Amino acid sequence: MTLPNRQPTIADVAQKAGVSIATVSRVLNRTAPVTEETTQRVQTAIEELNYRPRSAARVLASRKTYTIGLLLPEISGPFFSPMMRGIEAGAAEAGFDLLVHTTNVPRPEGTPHRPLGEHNTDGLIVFTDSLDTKELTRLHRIGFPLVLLHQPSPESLDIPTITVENKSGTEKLISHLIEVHGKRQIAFLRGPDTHMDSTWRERGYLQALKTHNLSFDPTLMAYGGFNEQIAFAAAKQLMGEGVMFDAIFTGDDESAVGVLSALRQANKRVPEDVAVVGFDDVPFSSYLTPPLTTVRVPIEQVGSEAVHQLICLIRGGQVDLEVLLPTELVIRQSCGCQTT
Amino acid sequence: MTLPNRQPTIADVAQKAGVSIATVSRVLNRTAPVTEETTQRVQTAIEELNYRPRSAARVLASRKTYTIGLLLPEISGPFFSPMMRGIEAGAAEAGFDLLVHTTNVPRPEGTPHRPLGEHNTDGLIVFTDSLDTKELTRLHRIGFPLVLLHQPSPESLDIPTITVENKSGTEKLISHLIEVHGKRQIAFLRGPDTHMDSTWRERGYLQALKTHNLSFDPTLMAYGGFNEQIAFAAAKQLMGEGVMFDAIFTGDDESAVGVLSALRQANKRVPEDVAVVGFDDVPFSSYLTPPLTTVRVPIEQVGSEAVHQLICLIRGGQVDLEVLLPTELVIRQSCGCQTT
DNA sequence: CTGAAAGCGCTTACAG
DNA sequence: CTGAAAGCGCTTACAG
Repeated sequence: MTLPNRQPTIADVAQKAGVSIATVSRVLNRTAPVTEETTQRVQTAIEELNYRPRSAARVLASRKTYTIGLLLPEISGPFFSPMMRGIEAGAAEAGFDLLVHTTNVPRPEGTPHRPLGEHNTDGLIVFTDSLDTKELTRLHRIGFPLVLLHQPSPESLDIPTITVENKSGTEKLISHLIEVHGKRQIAFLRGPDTHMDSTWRERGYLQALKTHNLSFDPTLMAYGGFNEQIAFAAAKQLMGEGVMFDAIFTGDDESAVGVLSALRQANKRVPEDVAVVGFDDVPFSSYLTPPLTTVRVPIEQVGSEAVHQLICLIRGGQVDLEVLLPTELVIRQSCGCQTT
Repeated sequence: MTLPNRQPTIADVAQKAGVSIATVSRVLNRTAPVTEETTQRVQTAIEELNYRPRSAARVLASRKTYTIGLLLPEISGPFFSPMMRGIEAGAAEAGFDLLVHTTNVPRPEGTPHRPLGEHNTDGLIVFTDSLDTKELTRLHRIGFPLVLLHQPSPESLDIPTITVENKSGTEKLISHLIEVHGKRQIAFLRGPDTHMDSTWRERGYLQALKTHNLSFDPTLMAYGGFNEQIAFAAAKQLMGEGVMFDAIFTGDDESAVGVLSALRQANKRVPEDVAVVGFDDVPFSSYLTPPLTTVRVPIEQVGSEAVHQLICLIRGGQVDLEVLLPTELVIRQSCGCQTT
């Protein structure tokens, strides 16, 4: 940016205060003791000149960016806001800036774009499917701080991961259907195969059946893709094929919306004919008709936990390789319970 | 970050390729013609060394950050994701990084935190209430590119603003209630006074009444705060006071959720007894019972438009001082229409 | 088309 | 407690 009147630099401040630039730097960063009086003079000069240290110069000289990067496949879904809030708050609290980058967006050729990495951040939070194994490996090799979200670490890399208790959460959910509502034919809509949340929910589903001595019926399982439209189609197809089910676990809350529509179109009553349960407890779940019974995922906490771990890593500390945040059964009415 | 083996610099690349660092810089930035053969050698060296230019050095030398900043009061609400998506996409497309900063978050004293500004970005997108007039004025004075979102420019500063057609959108909405459904007593829940969206919606409401020769009844207007809880309480109070209304414009969609609950508790049928309409068309609006008639705000487009304007400003161009994005009436069932 | 060199604005040993 | 000076890793006139 070319400004009419050049912005003040540390030299301007030093001159005005009658000290060396080293001293100005010291009062700026509290990095060495400085006389009360000198400090005063410097601070006055800073205010009068409206001086702000250039980040770039600081970063170049100190070799620390005080910036953490967030890499996502895309910004969407009800998950995004709370996760981002947790991350932003955690970063700010520790005095770090936050650089956000979406990977599934087309970049024009030739734009001087440098994705997030060791050249502009001190560490990275990487969401599922937003960075390939090769780059992940390279960064990890050079000792660059990395935290994964809802994604297992690639083989033998030992990158810390934050996830939630998908399996036990699902077990509680399915058990509730079986024990409280006497359901026996519980359909399940899987999510994407690459998605570890989906894998663990499937295991929880199978485990719950087993615990209650119910045999697993493969025809009750279909692909819902954690997606409203796909889940809608899956539910229709299940019914079209004459598969009988008295309950359905839709995989996540977004899919529940699609399933609810499909059921309504087929004139099935929820929960009388079919109980419907989801996972995540996103904001709109309590507004659905009927309000959705689901499992609450502490999304915001996943974000703040990721930041804490990352900053710990940046400061040279050790962290747990896997953090599992607790989930909680949220009973509303779509399972058949009478709550108000 | 202290790395075991130092990261390669431009000098390493130059040496390996047998050229000067100036030449490496040129092939990196396509800033001057370089022989095909030399380019090849340099690129090979870059790949072999896995070289990435340090942003800080680049920024310091070029005096451009290629980063835009987004300043928000807080990350929340159904508005956030789409707006952010628009901004991220727009920034990425133009080769800019995005630095996000939330202002309503407590920062510990003494943390070396430097909010977004001329020292670390090329320009700023400022959302309502996230930067005080003093700083806004200072930045504008030094010629720093700024774009405001849903917020009017402070007196005599002429900072460009992006908003949506709140007034005409509201007029269409209220007119629909009057003309199609014969409503005559239309209550209105105002939003926060500082919020320009609220002000314009109020004007639209008044205008629509006037156009249809309906006199304005002040008892039909209350404060809903663009907030579910407040709107819930406001609707209850209106009914408690015996105010009669056959329709209610809740100010925004979040408030509609609260109003719908209040109406349900009072055993009023929607839309038979009271028609309910909102504004924004956030994702959950179509899932409400009944599905909400509202006005669609192109939230993502607001974000991308803001980026376009800002980048135009950064490049030294001129932009419109006020951009009004079009809104669109979305008819569902809460107004009394029969749609499926 | 290419190179030598100054300069961007800070931090940080090193002295004192 | 304070200063002089080197250095961080690039870009960009200026020459040729």
